Amino acid sequence: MRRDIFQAIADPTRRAIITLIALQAMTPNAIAAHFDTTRQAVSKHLRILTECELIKQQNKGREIYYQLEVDKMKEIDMWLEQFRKIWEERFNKLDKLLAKMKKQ
Amino acid sequence: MRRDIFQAIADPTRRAIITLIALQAMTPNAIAAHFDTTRQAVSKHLRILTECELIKQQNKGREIYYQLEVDKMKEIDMWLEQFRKIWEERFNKLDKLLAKMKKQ
DNA sequence: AATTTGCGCAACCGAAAAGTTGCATGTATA
DNA sequence: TATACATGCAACTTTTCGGTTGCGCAAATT
Repeated sequence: MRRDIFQAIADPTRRAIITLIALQAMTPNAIAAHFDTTRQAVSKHLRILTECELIKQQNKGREIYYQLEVDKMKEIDMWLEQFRKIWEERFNKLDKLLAKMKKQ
Repeated sequence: MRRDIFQAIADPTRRAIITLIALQAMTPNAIAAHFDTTRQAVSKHLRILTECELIKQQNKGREIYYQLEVDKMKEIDMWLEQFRKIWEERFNKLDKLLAKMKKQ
């Protein structure tokens, strides 16, 4: 199975899960309560997110708490870096142009 | 068809296309030359990228130049914002802890 | 005018993904 | 110990995706 972060965040439900557990770890049941799908469907999403290490589990008795691995999100940020350079460059050009226009 | 930016960048070929045309606009044929797939396959990717406004076309005779809409990439950046807050917060905590340890 | 070239579009196909149903397992609780 | 609960896992189904093939059209080239 080809699984990378980009494929993981492609699904809207998975993005919602990520946002949901970003602030505090939650159990599958608690997470599933926030969605219209079944617990198993959510469980499957959790497995995919775990596979690409975007989240990790912490067992507590018979409950399993899933929490976000925030650092992994940086990989997306790193990919964006190349484009950030471009749009910042454009902004600077515009900035200079505006300054020039002001001078005249 | 459910098409959003996250779904668009999920495919590795599409990500490669985005990077490829980031610096300069290119025609479908030129883009396809960089990959192992057929022109039509690339054309399909271009259509998807166009649909969610990540790229735009510019006709020049019978050639069509595709160029990146860098600004659209900011939407991904905006989504990441919420997590950036979290990881910066953590960094600050670690930073303070290290400063405290240094003091002692 | 005939041919080549660049391109999009539609139909089809196999593989993968997302969801559902039905279990099995281990842990609390009565 | 028997029962209820939390969860994972596997099989199956439907939908979606990525790719190929084949076509048509308009712009260049001869």
